[in-house]
Amino acid sequence: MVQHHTRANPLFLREEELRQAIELLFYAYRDFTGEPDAILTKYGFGRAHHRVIYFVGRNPGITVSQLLRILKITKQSLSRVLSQLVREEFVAQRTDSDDRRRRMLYLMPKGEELERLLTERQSRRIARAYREAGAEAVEGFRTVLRGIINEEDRR
Amino acid sequence: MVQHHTRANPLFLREEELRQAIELLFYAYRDFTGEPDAILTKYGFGRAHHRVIYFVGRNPGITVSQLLRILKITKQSLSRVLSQLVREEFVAQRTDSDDRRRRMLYLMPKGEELERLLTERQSRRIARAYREAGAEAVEGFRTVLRGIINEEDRR
DNA sequence: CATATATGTCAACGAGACTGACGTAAATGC
DNA sequence: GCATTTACGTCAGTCTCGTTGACATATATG
Repeated sequence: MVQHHTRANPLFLREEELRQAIELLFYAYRDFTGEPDAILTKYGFGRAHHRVIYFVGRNPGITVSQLLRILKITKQSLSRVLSQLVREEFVAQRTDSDDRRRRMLYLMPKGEELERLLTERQSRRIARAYREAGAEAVEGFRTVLRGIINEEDRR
Repeated sequence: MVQHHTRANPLFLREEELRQAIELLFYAYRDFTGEPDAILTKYGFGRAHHRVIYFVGRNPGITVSQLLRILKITKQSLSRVLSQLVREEFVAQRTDSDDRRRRMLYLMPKGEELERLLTERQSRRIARAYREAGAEAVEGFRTVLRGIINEEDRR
């Protein structure tokens, strides 16, 4: 590997920099999910329920297979969580009239309320970080995060 | 979702912006952990093992309680994973001579090798994203991520 | 009409989180 | 010196949420 810089030990610096990124991601995600997790426990739900509620709220009418592609979990894993949310009236299913095999998903009032509660907490955390960091940093944050995502999912 | 004009409703823009951040974090973390997870499976390990190996490698001589504070899991959860790693000679324990209650943790050769393998993958992903985004964006990325972490852990 | 697609379900399994209780060894404070 | 605290480990039980593989049904499509 060709090294362009000629400082004392650029490889060390580079590795250190990358390790810091790894750790920042770990800590940030840990705390980012910590708050919602605590709320979900009171409802008898877990993080998987949160993800479903979030993405259904964000994409009303999303189908099961679209949701699977986002979450990258198996049909069976989703099924357990989703049918519980439907049974407890957080999520509604409606057959797509264009393709009657498809079930379109929507939040019901209880689901909307919980979604709001959870997203509020996470938004507050992000908003605080954005405010403190400034607009330019926010742009950098978004650019790097997008670069970390697999190319096929960056749309 | 239809995008309404935002001049009349700046709050909508703000919410949209924050939701994008929430989703970026979700996708980035999903893909960031996806690769290592696949490797770990071949060893019969999971993400929990990865975290232990990573932080022990990063902090040689770290004690069990320090590790618990980083991971924010219970002693029992760690115990299962850690004792497996010790049994299979990925991690070594040594009693601290200053305080003989403490067990200091170190990677053994097998652990170092696995750590290198996993960190390499994640580093490569980060490095690519950093390279594409540029130095300024990297600074913003780090600043915002630090802001997302609970204050007491930002050190 | 044959095949492919979208969804759901059953059964079994494993990882990894949790609580609560208990035990031991060692350090520390009064 | 003794009581308390700290560090660590473990037992037993529970729960979420991921996995695979097989199978069923309805619907769309070539």
